[in-house]
Amino acid sequence: MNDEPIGTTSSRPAGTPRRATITDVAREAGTGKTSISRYLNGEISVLSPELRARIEAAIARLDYQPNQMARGLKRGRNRLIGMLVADLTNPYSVEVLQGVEAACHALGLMPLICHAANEVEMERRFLQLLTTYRVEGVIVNALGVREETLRPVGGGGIPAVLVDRQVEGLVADMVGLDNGAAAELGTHHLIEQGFEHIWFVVQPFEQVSSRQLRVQAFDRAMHAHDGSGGHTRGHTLVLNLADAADVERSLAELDRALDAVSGGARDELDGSGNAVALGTGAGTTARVALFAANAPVALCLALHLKARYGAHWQTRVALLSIDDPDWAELAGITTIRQPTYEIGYRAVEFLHERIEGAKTNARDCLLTGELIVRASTSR
Amino acid sequence: MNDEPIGTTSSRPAGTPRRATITDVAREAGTGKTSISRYLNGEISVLSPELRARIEAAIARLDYQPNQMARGLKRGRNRLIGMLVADLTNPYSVEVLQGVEAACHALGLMPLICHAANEVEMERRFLQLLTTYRVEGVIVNALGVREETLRPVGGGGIPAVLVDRQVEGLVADMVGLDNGAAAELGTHHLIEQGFEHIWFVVQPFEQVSSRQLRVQAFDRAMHAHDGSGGHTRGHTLVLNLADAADVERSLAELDRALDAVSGGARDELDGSGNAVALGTGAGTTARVALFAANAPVALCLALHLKARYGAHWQTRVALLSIDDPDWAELAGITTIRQPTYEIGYRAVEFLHERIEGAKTNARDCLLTGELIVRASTSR
DNA sequence: CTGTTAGCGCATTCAT
DNA sequence: ATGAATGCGCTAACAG
Repeated sequence: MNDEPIGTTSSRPAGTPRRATITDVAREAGTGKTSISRYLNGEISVLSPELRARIEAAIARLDYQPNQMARGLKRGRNRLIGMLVADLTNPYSVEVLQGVEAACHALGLMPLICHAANEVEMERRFLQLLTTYRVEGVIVNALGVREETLRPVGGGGIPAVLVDRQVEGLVADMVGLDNGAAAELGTHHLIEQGFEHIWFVVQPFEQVSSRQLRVQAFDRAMHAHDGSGGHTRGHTLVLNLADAADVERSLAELDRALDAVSGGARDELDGSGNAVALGTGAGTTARVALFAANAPVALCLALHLKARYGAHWQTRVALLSIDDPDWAELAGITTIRQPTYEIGYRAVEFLHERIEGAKTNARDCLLTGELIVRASTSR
Repeated sequence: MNDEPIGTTSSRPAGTPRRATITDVAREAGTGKTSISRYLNGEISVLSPELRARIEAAIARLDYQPNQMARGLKRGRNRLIGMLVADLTNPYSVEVLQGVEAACHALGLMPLICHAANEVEMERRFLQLLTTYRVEGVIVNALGVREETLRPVGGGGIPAVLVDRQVEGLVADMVGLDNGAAAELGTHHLIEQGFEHIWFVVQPFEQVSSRQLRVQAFDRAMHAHDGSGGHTRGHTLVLNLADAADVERSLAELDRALDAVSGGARDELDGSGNAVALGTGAGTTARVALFAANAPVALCLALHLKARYGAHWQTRVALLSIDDPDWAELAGITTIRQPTYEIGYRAVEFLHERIEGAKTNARDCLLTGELIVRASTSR
């Protein structure tokens, strides 16, 4: 296996006109490097106004910018943290990122954003790389992998905080959605709306703790409902978005199931053109609902349903999704919005505490989602 | 103004168990640092198999990872490049990013991703920061600002390549969509489809070259059409997405205009439920089309139209957009897809050439968009 | 083949 | 109040 780190270099770049160094500034200002360093670090009260002026002038004249690499090397810390994102294509990630950036800005940290693009190998490389750049900590939205590849972080390694998912065998702070509550919230909503069948659709969840928790909560909620004599039936479908063939198979299975339980066609529309009318056929609630475990799944389902039932697919089946992507409002599907910004923000705060030496036990921060009811599931 | 760079640090982090250095490895292997360095840099053929084995053992035992900061400091280059993104919320950016990442991976570069979040001040800070980290080059998807804030890059500074937009007064390579051809392509499509009115809707374009080019091409195409006796009328609407009040005002204006030209209501639907039926009322083509200059505009328009006309808004007005976000297929709107991945990839290639010392004149790389016709604009 | 030496740019004792 | 010296971790001559 070629483990050559990404950052391996050779000689120096061509043509770039070397930047001014602290030595240049010292010479230009007719003083020693120490004073320049003091000035840079804000110890200005210790400098005579006269010297200070000369330094400022020299810096301006040379357009001097201190070299962070060198500073970091000397001080032993560089204020860099790694932000490892599993999939930037998922709006969830971008939203979390915004919280991360805001918090970093507030705390004087600089996040190195790494995008694993759903590739385990990439994840491994980036972790490696972040380590070699001596980041002070990492925020990891891990792929669903075993602790092994996370070896360098957490525990004995550099501080880490997990986002959205736990990693088996890795003790570290985690912040994410309260998945149990969220799945339950959605399930209850669908039950209350009188759906007769609910399909919980989720990507393979063996590896991903958040997905596991969502399925489990759904099952639990359905069982409780069963126990109390409810008449709504729950089902689970696994959709492996990474495998087109498998997706096709699963969707075909879903189609058959839908055909089996679906009463007559529901193509009639009221003429009002009103959005509220979308999820309903002539005033009656659609009888089957799909509960997508996250936005990518929801999109896949919506696209399939549209292809199968045409533009009016929403009259045949309702759709509810955890995550609230921007197209949800347009499509009129019900969602459970995650407090993404706060998730990112808190993650950085946790990490910062660890970096500063906090020795408390690993903490979990579970934030609650918000149900946003739209036409798809409401009468 | 507080110009304190983000990366300013103070003392060293707490509790972190210092990592092994090259010196440690040398001692552990009972040899000098040079041999370790040689080993790290792949000059293995020069080492006796015996020494080499000892080194490998020592490295493994200490879990040694070379410090990139130090390497960079010594060599004068660190293989870091900056990727400054104006708005990660825009799917376009994420897609370009994927091309950038792939190219970086292929060329042994490490992109530092910086997200300006549409804030000019952020852009300035990040540029500053990237400079202090001595990145070897930057790829800039600039906000629509004057060259001033880009001062440190391009020309005399570090190599830069622009993505999507040109920056006034800044000579640098650029790669992006062939905006003229794209806007023309869309316009001709709409004309051919027999729309009587076309509104080109765009964000404020004075500052952003790509938007400018799109409007101009639209105008040009409409004028040509006028000249040849066509009967389609073109209009332009500016939508300032950054200002909610202004958006509301502009949309109200659009509403009035639509009411004025729109014939009777078009709420009837054929019963087929087929997607193709969406953009058409009883076999006739809708008479007015909106041409969104990019995806954010398209989304804003779609949401507004849905709110105003209800779920069946597409029967009243057609929508075409430059950019092809994932919801476009679901909504059934026609789009012009940009070769985003390639844009990112080429940008890195250009930058790499510059870093390696290419002295050619600034180049423009214009890639062509692909029209994807969907129900919204087709009969 | 291998080790010694001298910095890269900067922050930090420690003198003055 | 200021400067000289030392070394962060590493690479690149330059000797052996």
